[in-house]
Amino acid sequence: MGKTCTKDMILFKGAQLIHEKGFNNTGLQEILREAGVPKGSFYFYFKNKEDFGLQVTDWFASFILHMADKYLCDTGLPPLSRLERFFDFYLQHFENMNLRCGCPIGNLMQEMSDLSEPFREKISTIYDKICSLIQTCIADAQQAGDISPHIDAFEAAQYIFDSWEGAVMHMKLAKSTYPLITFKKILFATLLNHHVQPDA
Amino acid sequence: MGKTCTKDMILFKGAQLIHEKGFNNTGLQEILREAGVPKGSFYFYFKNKEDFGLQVTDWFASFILHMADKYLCDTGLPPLSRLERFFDFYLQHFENMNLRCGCPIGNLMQEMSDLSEPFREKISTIYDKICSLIQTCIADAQQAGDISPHIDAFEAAQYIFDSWEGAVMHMKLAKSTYPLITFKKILFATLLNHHVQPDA
DNA sequence: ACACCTAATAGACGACTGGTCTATTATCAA
DNA sequence: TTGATAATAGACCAGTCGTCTATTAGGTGT
Repeated sequence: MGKTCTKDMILFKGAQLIHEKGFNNTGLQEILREAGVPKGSFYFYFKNKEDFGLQVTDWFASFILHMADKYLCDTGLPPLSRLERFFDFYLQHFENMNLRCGCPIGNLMQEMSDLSEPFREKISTIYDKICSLIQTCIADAQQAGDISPHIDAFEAAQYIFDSWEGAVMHMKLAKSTYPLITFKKILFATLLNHHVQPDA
Repeated sequence: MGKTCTKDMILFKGAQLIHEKGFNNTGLQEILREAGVPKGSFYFYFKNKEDFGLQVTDWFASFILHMADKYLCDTGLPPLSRLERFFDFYLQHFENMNLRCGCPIGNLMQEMSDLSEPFREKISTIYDKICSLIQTCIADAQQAGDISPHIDAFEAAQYIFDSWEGAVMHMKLAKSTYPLITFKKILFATLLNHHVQPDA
């Protein structure tokens, strides 16, 4: 099958199942059965299940960071539009998945933060990278005079992404895009509204 | 040991372990060993593991709703102060737990929404109850003229609680109260600031 | 073409945990 | 003592991760 192909197949099917059922709730046996790869091969490519999970996490991160870069760094648009497009892309993405599964990074963060320090560190790094891209958007919007210069771009970015992840979680629960729509509506009417001057 | 006592012991230890490690990642064996109850007894008190999990969820809900009621419905304080005290109580509560585990309802919502419809429905009901208490606070604050009357109290309550849950999740990841502090700071400076007039 | 070495696969196996169920014992009231 | 039910004990098997040995495939050097 070829080295890269087999390993990628395990990672791909693993990512799919872990996204659907969670890391601890997904067995190696099931992943390998779905991937059509014998068990013996797994430990040729991965040290153990945690090592595998960390690589799946990287797999998720590369997708998300690719999309974040595509939308948030699209210099052809004004900064706040970039942010809106980013959220709209994920809104569409979640609808395509029938509002199931949610954000893989959010899921793993909730599940693994207290169970595995390597997981926590890796996810934390990914989280910071996304926040940092959002932060740049905020700062750019301030430069352009679209929003108040009194906002702390670093804090705002964290607040925005945390709130988004919370809304995504609620979306899974309510099986509705309503929480995402409401998030967007209120965020852009308050913190990201140029009339607002938050007193630090 | 007495019927109620044994059952409550299983629920108590089960809640503790599920809060720490998640529902699927916690075995009955471990719960029963910790509770000092033999394995055979479990199926006398519970139909199966899901039935047990749903009762543990009720156990969590009763705690949270009790606290929500205590703080959010404390008519001795102005509505926005009630909300702030509610968040401050949980901030302290999380610090007492060394920033581990987070919100049990948030955890279960993330883990179980797609895995079990009975779980999803129960958690959804609990979530709605909490939002409804927050909604009353918002409406009261509007009545008192503390915040803009243009805000939709129902939407705002969901936005606020979703964002809070997102911040709690980030707290677990970052092992810091920083996300909670930032959440409070920005929320009360924007949406819950009496100067703000969000355009619907 | 042949030997050789490593890359990769195959799958049995161990020790253990998972949830579930039936059979049995303890408890207590009539 | 009898009967009913509260409670326990432990068997059961499918599943868990991880290890290990045996085998095959692919490519290199001569």
